[in-house]
Parts: sequence; C-alpha cells; structure tokens
Amino acid sequence: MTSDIANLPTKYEARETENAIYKFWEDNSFFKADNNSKKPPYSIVIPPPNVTGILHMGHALDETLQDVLTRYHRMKGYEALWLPGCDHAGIATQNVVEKQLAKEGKNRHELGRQKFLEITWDWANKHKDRILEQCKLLGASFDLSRKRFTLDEGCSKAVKKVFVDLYNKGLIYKGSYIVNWCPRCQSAISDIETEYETEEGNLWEISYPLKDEMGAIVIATTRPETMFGDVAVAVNPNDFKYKDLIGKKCVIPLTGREIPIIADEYVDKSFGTGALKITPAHDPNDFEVGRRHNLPFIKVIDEQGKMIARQEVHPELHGKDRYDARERTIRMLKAHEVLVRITPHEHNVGKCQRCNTTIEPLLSEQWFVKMEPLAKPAIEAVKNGSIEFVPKRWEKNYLMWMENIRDWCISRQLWWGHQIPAYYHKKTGEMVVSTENPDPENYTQDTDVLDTWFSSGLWPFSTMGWPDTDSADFKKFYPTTTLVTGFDIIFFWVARMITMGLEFTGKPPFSTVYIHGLIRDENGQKMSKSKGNTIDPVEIIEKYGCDALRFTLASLCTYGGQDIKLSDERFEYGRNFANKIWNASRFVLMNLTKSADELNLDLSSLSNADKWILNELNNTIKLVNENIQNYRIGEVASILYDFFWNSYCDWYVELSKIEKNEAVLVCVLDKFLKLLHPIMPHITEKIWQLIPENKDAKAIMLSDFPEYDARLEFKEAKEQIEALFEAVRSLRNIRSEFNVIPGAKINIQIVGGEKLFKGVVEYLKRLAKVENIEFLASAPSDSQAASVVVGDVKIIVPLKGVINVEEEIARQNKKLQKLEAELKSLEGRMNNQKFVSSAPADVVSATKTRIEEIKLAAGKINELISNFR
RNA sequence: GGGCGUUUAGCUCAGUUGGUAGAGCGCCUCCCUUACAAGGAGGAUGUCGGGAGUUCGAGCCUCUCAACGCCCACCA
Repeated sequence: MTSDIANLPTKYEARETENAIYKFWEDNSFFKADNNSKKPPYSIVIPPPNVTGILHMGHALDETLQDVLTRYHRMKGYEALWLPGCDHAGIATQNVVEKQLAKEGKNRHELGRQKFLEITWDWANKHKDRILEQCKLLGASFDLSRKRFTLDEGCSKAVKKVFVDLYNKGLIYKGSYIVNWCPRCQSAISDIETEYETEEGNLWEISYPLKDEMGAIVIATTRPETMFGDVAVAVNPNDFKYKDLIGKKCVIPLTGREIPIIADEYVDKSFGTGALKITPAHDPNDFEVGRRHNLPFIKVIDEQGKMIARQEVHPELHGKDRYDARERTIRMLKAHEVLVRITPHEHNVGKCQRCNTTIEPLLSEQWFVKMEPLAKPAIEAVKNGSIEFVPKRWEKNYLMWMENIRDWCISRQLWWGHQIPAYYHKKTGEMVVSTENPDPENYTQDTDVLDTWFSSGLWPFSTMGWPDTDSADFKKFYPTTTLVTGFDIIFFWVARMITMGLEFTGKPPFSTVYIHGLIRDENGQKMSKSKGNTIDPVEIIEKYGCDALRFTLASLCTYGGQDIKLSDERFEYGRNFANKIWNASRFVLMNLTKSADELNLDLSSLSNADKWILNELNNTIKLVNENIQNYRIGEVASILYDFFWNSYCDWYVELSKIEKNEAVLVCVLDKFLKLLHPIMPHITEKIWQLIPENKDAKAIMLSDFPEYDARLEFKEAKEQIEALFEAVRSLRNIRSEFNVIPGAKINIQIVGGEKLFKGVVEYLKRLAKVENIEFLASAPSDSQAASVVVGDVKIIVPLKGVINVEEEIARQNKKLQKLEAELKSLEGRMNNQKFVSSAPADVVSATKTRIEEIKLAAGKINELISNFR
C-alpha cells in the first residue's frame, strides 16, 4: 500500500483521476435518491439548460453550486436529490432547425407541421443529452435516472392540466391586444422577452390641416409610416394652446382621411409639440388611449413588417417594408410641405431577445394569463418568509416586479412546443378548452404553442410526478429545498415557478432561492460567442481539472452575489491547491508506519502540537458548517484553503517531521477531505480511499460530514504552539535580515522563557536551524546580538561579527515605535471616560490586556536596546 | 423617471452584528531544506472614491457629491 503511494506522481493528474472517480460513483449508482428513505429530504431541481445549449461558464458555476449543496446535505444525512433535465427552448430550437432546413433550401411551411416536428424531435433527441453529459465533466452528482425534458409526456400532461384549470378558473383568456411581435420569429413574444436598446432616430413634426378651417395641428412622431393607421390626434386637456381645437377634426396628410382631435391626460404638454397622433394598432400606449375613447383600430403593418395594402394606406406604400415605407412617407410629406421640422431624437426601441430583430407592436389575437390574482399569494410567500432570497436584496427586485405585474402573453406562433389545448369546431368555430380533443372528427386544435417558460414554470412539481400527487417522488421531494440560479431569470422563471407552485400545489416550490452573480470576462463584459470572449469550461477542465475549476469558481462566490470576472489564469488557483493537497497527502500516507487499526485517535496522549491542529481543525469544522448553511460558499473555500495550506501543511506536517502522531496526522487529513469534498469531490474521493482506515468504507461522498466536537478545544496548547510559531518566524526573520547563510546553524539564548519553550526545544531547533539553546534567568549585557521578544520572553541571537550594532538598534527601534504608536492610541482610548463607561466590557478588558502586553514587550525591547549601550 | 449594485495594496477581489485592514496574483531578497518550484522562508505596499454627520470609536451606520455598471418603466 505505502509503496503504491510513494510511486504516485508528484504532479497531480487531475483528468485521469476525475474520470475514474466519476465512473466509480456512477457505476455504484451513488447519485440515485431513494423516495422510500427515512432520511429527511433535500432536493434541488436543475434550472433546465436549453436543449440547444452547450455548456458555458454560467452553467459551470450554477451546477457547481448545486452540486456543493447536494453533496453537503447528502453527507449531512439527508436523502439528497438533484434532479437533472433539459428545456425544449421553443424559439431557440425552432430557429436552429429552421436554419438547418434553410441550408437545404427548405422551409417548415413546405414540410408541414407534422414533418417539421418529426425533424425537430430527431434533432432534440440527438442533442438532449449533450449538455447533461457535459455536466458530468463538472462532477455533477445529479440523479440521471430521473432525467426530465419539458416536452416529455409527464411535463406535457402537467402543462395541459394547468392550462385547462387556469382557463376554467378564468385566469387564462384569449383576446385581441397589442403584443410584441417579432417579424423574424413570426411570433408574439412576452414583455420580458423584449429588450430595449437606445437608438439614434428623429422626431418628425408633421402638420395635420384642420378640417373646414384655416390652420393645422402639428404632431410629433418617431414613426411617420404609422400615420396611415392614425385614428385621432390627442392633446392634453389642460393645454391652453390646443384648448379650442378639442372636438374638432383634422385631416391626415397624403390620404386626406378625417380624424378627431381628442383630449387625454396621457399626453405630455411639454414633449414635442404637445400633440400626439394616436395609432392604436401599432403602439401600446395609443392602444390604451384608443380603448378609452372607443376609437377604431386600423392595422397598417402586417406580421412581416410590411405595409398592408388597404385603402387607408397610400397606394405607393402597399407591400413595402416598414423602413422603406418610412423613407417614402417622409419624401412625400416633404413634397407636400407638411413636414415642419426634423429633430434628432434618441429613443428606445424594443428588440427580440432571441434574434435582436426590432419588434413591431401589433394588434393580434393571443392567449394571456391574468397575473394579478396569481401574483398575490406569490408576493405574500416572499413577504412572510416562506420563500427566502439569498442575498436578500433580490426580494425587493422580485416584489417590485410582482406588484406591478402585467398579464402574460403565453401564445407563440411556433410549432415546437406545447400546442395549446383549445379545440375549435370546424363548422361553428365553437371553442372547447380541454386536455383532450373532444372529437377529432369535427374539432381542430389551436395552432399556437405555449411560451417555453410556461412549462418551465411547472418544473419543480411536473418533474416530481405531478399531477399525480400520490407519486412517491412528489410526496418525498416536493417542495424542493433550494433553487440555485442567476438573477437574470428571476422574472422569467423563478417568479413563474412560485406563482404556479402555489396555485397548483398550495405550497411554495422551494424555501430558498440562492441567487449567484453572472460570469463575465476579465473586462467585466458579458461572455458571448459573438464577442469571442468566452472561456470554455470544458477546455478549462482539460487544462486544469474539474476540481480546480470548481474550487476557483466557488472561491469567487461572494456573500453579496457579485458578478464574477474570469480569466484563464484564475484557475491556476484551484489547480495549485489540488496539487498541494495531492502532495501533502502523498507525503503523509507514504510515510505511515502504523496499520489501520493502530491509527485510532487517542485523546489522552496528545502533544501540544497535536492539540493545536485538532483545535484548528475543530474550529474549521464549525466555520465550514456555519458558512455553507448560510450560502457563503466563497468563505468556505477560503477557510479550507487557509486551514490546509497554512495550518496543516506549513506547520503541522512540518512539525510531524520532527515528532509525529500518525493518528492525528491521518485523522486531520481525513476530516479535511470530508470538509472539502462538496467543492472538490474527485481528489478528495481519490485520496480518502487511499487512507488505510477507509479501505472497507464505500466512498467519501457517502460518509458523514464532520461536526464540531467540544472535546477538541485546547486553548492552552494553542497559546503555547503559537508562541513557538512566533519565535520561529522571528528567528527566521533575523536570519534573513542579517543574511545568515541558509544552511548555517545559530545559537540562541532564551531569557525567562523556560516554561513556554522548554517543551518545544526540538521544534525550535529544527524549524529555525538552531544549534544550542541556553535558558537564562536574565539577559547578558553588551552582547553583540540580534533579539526578539515573544510575549514576555526575550530570545537573543548572538551574532558576533555579523551584527551591526547600529542596524540592530534601528531595527529594534522600529518595532518599538510601532508598539508605542499602538499603545498611545489604546491609552488614549482608556483615558476617555466615555469609552470606559459605554464600550462593552469585553472590549475594555481586551484593550487593557493589550496595553499590558505592549508595555511588557516594549519594556523588554528597551532592555535589549540598553544592553547595547 | 424609479430601483439596485460597485468604488479597499500595482492587478482581481474578500472583509456577518461598528473595536483602527486581509487573500490570490504580481513585486523584492534568499532557498532544489528527506511531499509539493503548480513549492519553501523572509519582505515591501493601502489618508478603505470625495465631503459632512452619528458615535468613546466608522471600510462597515446616516446624509450628500462624483464615477462606472445593471435592472425596471417606455414621453410620441
């Protein structure tokens, strides 16, 4: 055994280990959750990645955090389920398949719905597993036996039931409204799928002549081509400029159609000319005005973004694209001398989130979910704490959106998705909303499909067997525990899951929403393929290892959930740590002399060094548990890094080279590996299995997570060992500053420190390269020596011929000055009556203690200095 | 227009109830010391964005100003 370990490479081969370890877990079905278990449940559902997607850094972060939580709770004794799956991604997938068809010179309309769906299903089936396979490279301990797809049978059943129930409750309705229409996707999209971009445009002022009298009213618009759909000109009722015109009529230039001049509070007197043309079929605000005033809706732009050939539209524009039509309209207006003024104007233009095409607000028949009644309990659940956001600030964001919620347009004019379960009688047109077609002979199904987010909104329960509420998974694992995601989909996804979960299961779908930051490039830019600034997690894994990737990402997760700026080199941090763990473990394990059953920890025979490291370990255990439970994953990473590197390797392993307690050495390593396992699962599994005591155990991932143990608090030993470290550091500093040859030994005199240092003489000798130690009661005078004060102990290093007296005095003075500055400030504090009376007692006493310490040390330094004189 | 975030060492960032600052990288000096050069030892570096206030005491709380970033709203 030990010889095997000695033969292990000094450079940790991450990929080799990781592949083997992952296979080991998978082959043993360790990720499979048991819905029959007596253990308390802990469950997470994955934010289903798009079926079109390939793994990016955002996923890597998201999945890492979910895996950390899952593994932690599994070790803590929970029945842990992390449920994986994919989203059918309506528009994204259809776009991909259509592009592919276009290459072959085909389009979906030629193929027909049936054939197109077959092709798309083939494509989806081929790609569905790709991203989850990639997640395996991340070490994901999700339960693939429960893998789901938003378009699978179970999810589809849930979707139909939810739709029909909401319809029957009057919470889904169909109607003609202004929607965001994407002329490229050929579909309506929801408000939150519309992103606004600032564009340089113009404000065109156009003169609309009054009817039957002299004069005109000048309106301002950014979209002159929509003038053919105007049904009124509106002014503010309190605008004295236009007071006399209200109720009169004016004439649309170029076509001569007469429209009324109306008054509406919506109009801003100070903007443009204060007169606004009303085009209810092509502007959401005008739509509202139109409804208020019972105006007709005249649609002049079609679903392709082209001008409709109808009598209201000037014949020259029939069939012209909206932008071409704008140019032509302007030319005609100029020719007719009704274009009064053109002012450059910056304004926001809505773009399709998927394809960045400028959306066209369009009057169209769509399905909507009435959100307000659904939002109410969803607001309440967050306000009363049944659902908690981490960090807390996102609650405000969520609440503000929910409190101003607008109805959700859920129909999409696509083919890929859940077809809306509404059926129309072929002859009468009568509509039936039902999970099944009432009579396929005579009824045809609505051709629209549902917004992708409609099905992902059901994800936490549709994946658990719902609507079968007796299903074992639903009973055991719903509601889920934690939801982990980025803030960018709080509205799209989190809010919808909460509303739907509460409405259909009566329970919040999860109790905590853990929101992490977004991954950005080193300049803080969003990573995107088009910018070419992406870092591919698969490449990073190949280069640095999966555990290195995970550890680096985890360490960058701050409590505030800040965005994470990444560059390739940052992963060296995790890789170096993995390598350090590897080598320290190798060293410890290959030098074991005892057999497994001799390695039991005996608390009655511990040296101070042993007590010190156990004390540090115990403290680390406490901090790790606390921090992980508070979602402070970055803190956990740095606590473990610090403990292992600085306490265990730099000190305890070094001490063990002088005198070792193999049981402690191994016990601490074993516990540390468990603490780290959730973040770095592979290397910890690998090494843990090399520990002789664990040879019959199954796996670290199934072991118990370490718990704080009051028996391992050793305050005195800690003080003594830390004094040793302080002395060693000081002696090394002296060696370095006085250029003592690295290999040369020094002699030292310790004054008044027998009690503190007698027991650690060997350590002192080895760690500071000391030949002889002489314990003295008082310091010898006028020695040519460098010295240091540790607590109330003086350590003197005679350096005849090496020492420059002036330099040493200067060195000591510098230390003295530092102490005196601190002393002055502390004494100032103590002399302040208000501080003494109002500061907490422990702060006051700590200040007193510190003052005594400083005085003591300063006194010793002064003695040292006077020895030179 | 409303909301949120950021501003701390040369760089990237930590810093949980207020008790006078930390890490990694980089930098300087030295070292292949019986695990690790992806390493070891030692070292330098900060009026914590500006200003005001509360407090015995402020990187942290309040106000204000500035710069940058994000989200929501969408005045044509």
